[in-house]
Amino acid sequence: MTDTKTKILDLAESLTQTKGFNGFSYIDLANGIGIKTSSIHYYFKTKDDLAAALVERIHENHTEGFQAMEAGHDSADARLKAVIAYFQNYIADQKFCLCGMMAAELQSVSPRVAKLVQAYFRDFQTWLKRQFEHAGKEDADRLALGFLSGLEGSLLLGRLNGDPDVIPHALQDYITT
Amino acid sequence: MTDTKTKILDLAESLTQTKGFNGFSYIDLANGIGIKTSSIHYYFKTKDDLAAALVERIHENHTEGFQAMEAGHDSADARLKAVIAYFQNYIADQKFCLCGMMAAELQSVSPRVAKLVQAYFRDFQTWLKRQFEHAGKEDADRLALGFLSGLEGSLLLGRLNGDPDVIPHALQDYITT
DNA sequence: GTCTATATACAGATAGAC
DNA sequence: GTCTATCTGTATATAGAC
Repeated sequence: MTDTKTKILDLAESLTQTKGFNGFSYIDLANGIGIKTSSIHYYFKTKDDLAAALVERIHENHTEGFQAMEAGHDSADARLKAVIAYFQNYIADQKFCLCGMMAAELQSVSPRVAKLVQAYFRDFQTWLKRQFEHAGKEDADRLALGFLSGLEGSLLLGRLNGDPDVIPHALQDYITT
Repeated sequence: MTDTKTKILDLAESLTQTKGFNGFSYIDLANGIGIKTSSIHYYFKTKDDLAAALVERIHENHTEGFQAMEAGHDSADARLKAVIAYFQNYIADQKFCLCGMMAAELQSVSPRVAKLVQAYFRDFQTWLKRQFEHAGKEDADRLALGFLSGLEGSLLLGRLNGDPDVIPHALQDYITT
């Protein structure tokens, strides 16, 4: 049994990833869950509060996920491939990256949310850098940026064309084949 | 003297690139130009018509721009650098790629507009492929995808952090330094 | 914690005068 | 081609009952 707050976050996350944060309303959330909009305001006073909660939650979830990937895979190569596989699932669900979406709609989110999005990508890039360092690469920082950029862009293009293989294809130079 | 239709498209393009296509309304356009919303409906009966016109116009403009780059630069390397310089200007204006934005908000645009966005990226990638072929690369198709993905992703991240140099940094492997 | 009811504002869109 | 006026629906948000 999932509590209401989690149901709201789950649906809001999905809608943000598919239609954008400005592409849905509290009515969509309420109807989708089977509650009233006023109940959503009980948990998230404003839509900006909801945006902040979404970014913070996925930041935490991915931080845990990255730790699990480090525990589950010995090589940096295997970890990067696990990251790719994870985002390939987004394409099956026709979703874009939550923070990528917020970054795209940047001028329509509050400065507070913009900072949270920056923090998400900063930590993501730092984790990637550590993997490239672990693999003995000299230019780990640049490789991390190249991988992250290529991941976001190929996720955007792969989803547009309904093809999950676009991601590993675009990132081929960063992994062993 | 710019005509009204062009003014509408210019402002709508700018707003789409900064706030997303769902991040502005006909009122924003009307107030920004100094006309009434009903005048906008005269040129674009529905907002979806406006979306389609925006994608078609930038597709045409970029097609011309790519032709001009081929005429103005002999080497593929110089042309790719010109593309990078062009999108670096977006970051100065705090803008994302128009079609990248529509691709992000994919599930909130009509199938018609989605097809136009696909066509834009198809032609962009084809042009890039031709440059890599011109440079004698064997895997031109994959390089084109990698470049395009890295461009979209680094534009997203560079704008988020207000740093235009993120683009050439992320795409370093595709150009001579 | 969830509801009803409501406030206020705005959305996209249209009819018809000028 | 641009306007006034208006329609209908929706947006975010709040007050207060249960």
